[in-house]
Amino acid sequence: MVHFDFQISSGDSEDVDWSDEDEMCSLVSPVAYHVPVITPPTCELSSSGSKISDRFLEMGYPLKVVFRAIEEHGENDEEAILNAILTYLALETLPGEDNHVTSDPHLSDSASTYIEDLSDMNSILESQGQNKYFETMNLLEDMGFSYDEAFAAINRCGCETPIDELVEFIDAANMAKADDLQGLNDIEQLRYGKKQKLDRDERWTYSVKNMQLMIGFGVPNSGMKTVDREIPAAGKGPPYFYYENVAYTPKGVWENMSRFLYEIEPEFVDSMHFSAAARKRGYIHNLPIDGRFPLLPIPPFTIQEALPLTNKWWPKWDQRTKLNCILIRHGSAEDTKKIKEELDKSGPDPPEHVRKYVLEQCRRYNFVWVGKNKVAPLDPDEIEVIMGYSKYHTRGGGISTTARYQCLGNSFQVDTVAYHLSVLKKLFPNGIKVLSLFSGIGGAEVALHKLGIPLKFVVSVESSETCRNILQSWWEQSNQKGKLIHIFDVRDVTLGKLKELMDMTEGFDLVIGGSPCNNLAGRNRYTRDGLYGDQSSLFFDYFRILDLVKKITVYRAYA
DNA sequence: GTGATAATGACGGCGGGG
DNA sequence: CCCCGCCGTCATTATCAC
Repeated sequence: MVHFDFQISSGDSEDVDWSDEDEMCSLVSPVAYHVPVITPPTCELSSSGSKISDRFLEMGYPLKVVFRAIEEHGENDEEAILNAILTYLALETLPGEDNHVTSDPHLSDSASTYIEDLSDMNSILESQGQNKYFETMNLLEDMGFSYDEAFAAINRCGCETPIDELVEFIDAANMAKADDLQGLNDIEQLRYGKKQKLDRDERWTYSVKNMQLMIGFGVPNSGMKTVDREIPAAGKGPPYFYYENVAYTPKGVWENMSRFLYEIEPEFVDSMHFSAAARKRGYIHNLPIDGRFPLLPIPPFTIQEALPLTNKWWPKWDQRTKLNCILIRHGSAEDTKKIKEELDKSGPDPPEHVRKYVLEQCRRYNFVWVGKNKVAPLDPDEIEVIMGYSKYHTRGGGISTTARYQCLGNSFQVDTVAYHLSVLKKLFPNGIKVLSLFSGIGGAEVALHKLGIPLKFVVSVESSETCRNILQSWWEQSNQKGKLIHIFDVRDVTLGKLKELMDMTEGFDLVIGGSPCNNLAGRNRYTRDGLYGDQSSLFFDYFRILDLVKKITVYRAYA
């Protein structure tokens, strides 16, 4: 979204000289218009705007192979990149994984669909003669202004406004912004103020600290002064977006995701600050952070408060007050049996080695005490409440117990997400239109609903029938006034489909979702392949769809 | 009895933090 | 250095639907 790259698409445009970007950028002509690109957005901090990925994508190479090759070899050595791509394709694998790339129709389709989408966008813009807006955008960007500065100026003043006046407007806005930044302390300057002057490592210094504390840009009662941050221009809404995934990934994954999601700094938050269970997650979003408030009532913060019946049987030497992360599987009956046998054998005061064994098992499987020397895994009902859903949210309607554990373990902690989304309440008092990707059991929807934000429109993309049924029945039971639309597959969410949907909804206010963590999660012993793994590479569909929504939003504003 | 689905047992390693 | 914790996957067995 950062760059609307300049490209002439009339008949004789095939021989455009791509090697000289600066020359190209100056070639603003009345017939020119811009083509959106899929490259990771580059902001002021990046050394160069990468368009090389587009070239390889246009040649038809699969999306994840292209990105992987560029990641391995940098953006400058074109020959090395091409060799790498050809090598990966010949081997049919990427380094560090053994899945077949060329036999994976999804990503290939995704890339080619995207390219088709771009051509489609070209013809839309061309046929409807919306060139004036892009001309002006071009001109302002060529003058060195960011996309967002140009967007704001044109939005406010209109695209027929003389350039001089637009420039004046931008300068005035920037002066006001600079004034606002006075008086911040060092850490806040690092986070919000002078960020754009710092290099990448320095920028991520705060995230490292963020990762350690796991309180993100603040949690309730943390005593942190909340000041609104400065989001890189390309990342700003509309629409707002909110992306989630596991905090602890193989190295470099969050940096990579942040690079795609407009260089926005992730916030890492442990849901232990919102509930009785730990849940370390990272969130990349462009929401304001000033004025957040928690859902009420505040849920129980300890195991003992959340599950009071366990108190009677809880031994003093088990000092846990917080549960570990809720996972998709529960501990086995066999393990709880062994624990009981060991404790029965050792009497009322078990020796150190027995305590250690029992505690280790309890921590590993999140067991709680339900009788004399008896531990048990959490029930699905209990998990529902701890995760912030109402009891029985996932129960019944043909859903097996195993499936309940599975989809609950994959879901948002509602109180945590609601805290981040709470700033939307005053922005959308009359309701919100949501594109919900990888919706699962509807954590985002439940959070917004609990915040009292009316759901005017929800387009939910979710591949699991079980999860779609759960969301649908919640929708029907929770007195919704709006409309819920289900889509099964992110691959079906093309430019054409999005245009159709956004004509119906008159745009989306929020694009929200967490893409699959299978290949990132620490629990995975077999296929922790990273962001390019079979499931986790669906991240690129999140980015693709978000980026298309941003482009269509701009287009609609000037259509 | 048979195929489908559900439940269960067995299975290391990486990265962060002290 | 050691410690802890992690939105999991695969193979097998048990149970279910017919």
